[in-house]
Amino acid sequence: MSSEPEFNQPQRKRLGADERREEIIRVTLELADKQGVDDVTTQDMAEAMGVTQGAVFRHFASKDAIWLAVMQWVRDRLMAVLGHAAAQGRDPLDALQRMFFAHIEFIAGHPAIPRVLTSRHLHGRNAMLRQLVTEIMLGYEAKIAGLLTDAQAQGLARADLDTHAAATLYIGMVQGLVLQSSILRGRRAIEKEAARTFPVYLQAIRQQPSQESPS
Amino acid sequence: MSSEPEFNQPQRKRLGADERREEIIRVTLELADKQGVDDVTTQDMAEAMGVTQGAVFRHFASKDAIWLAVMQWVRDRLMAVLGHAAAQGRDPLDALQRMFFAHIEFIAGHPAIPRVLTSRHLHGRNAMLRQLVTEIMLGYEAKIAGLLTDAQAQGLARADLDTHAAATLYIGMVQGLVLQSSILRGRRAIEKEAARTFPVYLQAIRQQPSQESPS
DNA sequence: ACCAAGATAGTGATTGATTACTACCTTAAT
DNA sequence: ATTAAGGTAGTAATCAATCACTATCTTGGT
Repeated sequence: MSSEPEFNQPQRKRLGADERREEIIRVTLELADKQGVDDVTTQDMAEAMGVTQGAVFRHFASKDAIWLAVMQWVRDRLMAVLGHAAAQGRDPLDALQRMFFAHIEFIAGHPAIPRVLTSRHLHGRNAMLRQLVTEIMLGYEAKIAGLLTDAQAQGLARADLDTHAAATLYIGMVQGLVLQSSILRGRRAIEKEAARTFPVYLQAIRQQPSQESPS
Repeated sequence: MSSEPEFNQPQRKRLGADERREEIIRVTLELADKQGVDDVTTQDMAEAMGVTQGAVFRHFASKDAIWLAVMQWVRDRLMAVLGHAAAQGRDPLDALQRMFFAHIEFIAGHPAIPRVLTSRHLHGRNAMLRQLVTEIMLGYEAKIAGLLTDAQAQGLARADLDTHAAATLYIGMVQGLVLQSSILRGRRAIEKEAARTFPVYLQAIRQQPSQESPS
């Protein structure tokens, strides 16, 4: 998409502090996808924005502060996307499906996110980062398990389903798809793989149409 | 487990070249688990073995060569473990289950492996590393898909199962469990989570006992 | 059996490159 | 004119890699 640093706003420099902060977060995620989370230097960020490295530190006190801001941005955006998708569901399983594809689409647009969240280099050092990641993970799993429990109550999911384990499998499904698209770069389109994989997952969840067919 | 470098062989230094190479691979994986793949320095390796940093480069031409050796070690060991587990299976689904738990156990003993294989910092630069990882992934997926196809032929798995998608879900399941045990360090035992999650996966695979009961 | 000669493994110091971060100066926009 | 955003030019630390040298082991000729 771009071999040269940035030509989006050729002349325009001197952004407001808020806009510059947002752009730093944006290019950080972009670079993290291109070259790996731990190889993003403040110099890289500056070049990608067309400013000098020193300018970065006018807006963030430290590099860790940048990563913290990135994670907070991810948390806020992800939760908003998932919440919006789930709200449109007609029933718990429909909501689950919408969340899944919304999540895949979101990550397809920001492929570095899983790596940022799982980078030991980040949450291995800074306690605040670690807590933020844990919060996101547990919150997400609870949301899935909750939907599954609702589905059980409505007779849509197996009564004997281990909802916690099923939530683990759900998150693994997302993670596995991300992994594939990351390692087999471009060779497979994550959205198509996702569309094939979700029905398999549903088989594990859904109440089977048994002898008695209702309605 | 150890606050001081190493006391296994207190006086013994001067290992043979082969032994030293193996030890470098060993401590590299250990350190990658402790501090993250990209934060393992050659100095760290040397300290963990009780030698000086320069000694490391007598046995490997570069740091990339060390990671290549680590990945080859992982490939060889993993394939051996999986092959052995699968060979004991009485039928394809039994083999699948044995492979799953063997994989989980292997990774529980070497928690850094998934991170090594998925580190962009590694396979983003070196073409040989990237190819090795791709080879491992595709080979693994083909193995799973093959077992599932066999299971279909024997009437153990759904006839309409998308075996490729099911293999993706399988790998995701492993990945998700690793992710959880990595982020929620110690808070959950990966083996117990695995034992709960696999049955859910099986539900998606297994031929359902329909109206007609065979035998 | 001996031991000199070569081979091998490890040391310690250093290199150049890269890193996050800082102090001070300049300029554009209101 | 003020001031916030960006530029310039550093610093100290860390990194992989190199190199001259030393310690230890192995071996072949006598």
